[in-house]
Amino acid sequence: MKILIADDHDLVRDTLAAFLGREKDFEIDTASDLADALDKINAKPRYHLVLLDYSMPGMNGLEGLAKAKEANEPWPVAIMSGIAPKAIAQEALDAGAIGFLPKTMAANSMINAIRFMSAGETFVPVQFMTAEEPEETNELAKGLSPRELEVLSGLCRGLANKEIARELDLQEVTIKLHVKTLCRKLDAKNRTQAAMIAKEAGLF
Amino acid sequence: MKILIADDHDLVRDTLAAFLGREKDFEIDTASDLADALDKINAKPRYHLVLLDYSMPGMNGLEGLAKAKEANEPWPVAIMSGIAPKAIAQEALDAGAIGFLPKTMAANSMINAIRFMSAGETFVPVQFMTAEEPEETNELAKGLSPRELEVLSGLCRGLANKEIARELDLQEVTIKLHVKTLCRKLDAKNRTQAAMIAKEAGLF
DNA sequence: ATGCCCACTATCCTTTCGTATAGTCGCCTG
DNA sequence: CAGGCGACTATACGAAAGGATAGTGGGCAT
Repeated sequence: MKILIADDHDLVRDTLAAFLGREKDFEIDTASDLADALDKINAKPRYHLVLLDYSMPGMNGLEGLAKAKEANEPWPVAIMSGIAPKAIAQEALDAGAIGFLPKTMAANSMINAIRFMSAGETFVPVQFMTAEEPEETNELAKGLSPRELEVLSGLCRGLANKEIARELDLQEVTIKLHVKTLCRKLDAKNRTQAAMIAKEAGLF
Repeated sequence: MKILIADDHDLVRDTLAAFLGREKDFEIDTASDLADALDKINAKPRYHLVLLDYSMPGMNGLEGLAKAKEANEPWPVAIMSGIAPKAIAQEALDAGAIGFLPKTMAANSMINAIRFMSAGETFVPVQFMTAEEPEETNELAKGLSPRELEVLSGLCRGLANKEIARELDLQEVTIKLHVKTLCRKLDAKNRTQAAMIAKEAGLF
């Protein structure tokens, strides 16, 4: 079974490759970034499974996943991550990943996970699916109406009131009002501060 | 030679242990957090080398290094890190680490590094010492003058031009000028977007 | 039905922002 | 020494932002 491991941490990649390489039927290739991975994938025989590190040069969030997935059709691509924010796991699956492997998982279960995934089964560690999301809405979002959140999103993109108004099909004055209440609720002095507070809280 | 590897990422720890274990004279123990590591160190025979992950439960920056160092006297302790900000390497050495291993280093050079360190030699990859400290100047900061950075800092705190002017003891018009050039250089449409771009880049 | 909150719209007015143009000073380099 | 460049100041003007006040209409609960 041909497997490609792409991770920019040489240490992790090499030792992981060495570890997996001890399985008789595993044939491991490695890449140090997305471009390298795509080159190897396109070099004719596709891999039965491609493992991509989430934070690796070229990945740019989950953009790289799409590219790798397309290149490796019809075989699957999975995402690995060391920092592993729970939300990313779901996003990765939504974006077409066959699985999500946190680096906190045991090395031996990784072998099983790889066999699962190369057989077309989706794999995500239970703790990533069960432990729900205590913070659906980022604390800050509590107390903000849906409209206000939409406006806040505009603020965070540096849009002018007029632009937000067009986007939401409202009058500019209405946006001003929402901006004002947002500043009050977020304890911000102006739109810029409101945007920074939202960003700080991880919103948007 | 007895070596302890402490890392909370099971996957990394196990594969690394397996990899190093292939060296005939290496005897590897592992721990999943600092408390676990200290327990193992205190279980009588000290290790010839202890490898601690920088971001691991209990470490709390470099505090954990001091504890492990004390426990493992007179043998050395080294720090590993995946995120590896350059400044940390120096700090780790200053705090008494025998070496600093970024996870981006090749697995084979790790073996040599371990032999070095267990022999009492300090080890840090050249790229971490050479490029001395041209700051962490965050890419983005390149091309920005010191003044512009000061103004950008004000923007990121949501200050008005007038407030920034007071803070820097300049005229408001001057701030406006800097804001304009900042917007040009950062490819932002306005102050809010400039602030968000700076924040996104991890500045401030 | 009466209030109340929310989302929205409307005017009016002041402050701040953003842009343009022009000029001074000091430093560095060809 | 001339020219370029970075940092700063000055004046002026239109475009946004921000604040105050007032009003409409839809849901929701006592």
